[in-house]
Amino acid sequence: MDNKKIEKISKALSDANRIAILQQFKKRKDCLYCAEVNDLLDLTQPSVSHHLKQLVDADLLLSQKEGRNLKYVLNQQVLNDYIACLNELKS
Amino acid sequence: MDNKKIEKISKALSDANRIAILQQFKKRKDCLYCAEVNDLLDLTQPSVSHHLKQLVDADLLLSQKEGRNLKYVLNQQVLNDYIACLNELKS
DNA sequence: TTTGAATATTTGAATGTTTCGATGTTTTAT
DNA sequence: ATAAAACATCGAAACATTCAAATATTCAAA
Repeated sequence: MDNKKIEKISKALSDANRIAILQQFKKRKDCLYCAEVNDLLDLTQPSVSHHLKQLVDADLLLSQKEGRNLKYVLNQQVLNDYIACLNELKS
Repeated sequence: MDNKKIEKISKALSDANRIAILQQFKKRKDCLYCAEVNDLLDLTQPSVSHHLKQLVDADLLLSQKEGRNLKYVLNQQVLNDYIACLNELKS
């Protein structure tokens, strides 16, 4: 994982709303529907859509269409890689 | 570690220059002098100072005066706590 | 105690991010 | 077909970040 990627993931993580989104995955068997995220945050639908996009663009979330719904899944692999890079910083 | 803190640390990490700074600590026995960082990055001195401040404000770096020099030390504890929070996201 | 080296702060311009309202697209149900 | 639901995109306002130039501070040495 190169520094550009680390920067991108860090940027995706640098917002309290997006952290809150990620934390929900633990509570909901690793998958979340877009509508659930809308209920979760006190933001308009376009704003939530924007935050989800940031997380998807950083590959922290994977999205999957299910009819007219959108299902998000946490990308554990990318999270693991990111954590590994941070661990590398330690001597 | 609360979400505001995670946000702040993530923000500190969301810049390629700052990631490059942190990576240098591994190569230089965990401490870096301000002047070394200036040599390292292709930025003016005030910009480097600004980036270092972001890292210190996020508690990722600890600073210590040594005469008129400033020594920065990686704060392993905060890095560990941050990594622990990220690990918590995984189910 | 003045000088100079090392670092910090301020300022302002350019750029990026967050948010919302309005509108568009896709899909399901009637 | 039409309407409604779910989500995305656009446009603009508000706010934050980045960077460099200028200036200030702090400290050691002369």
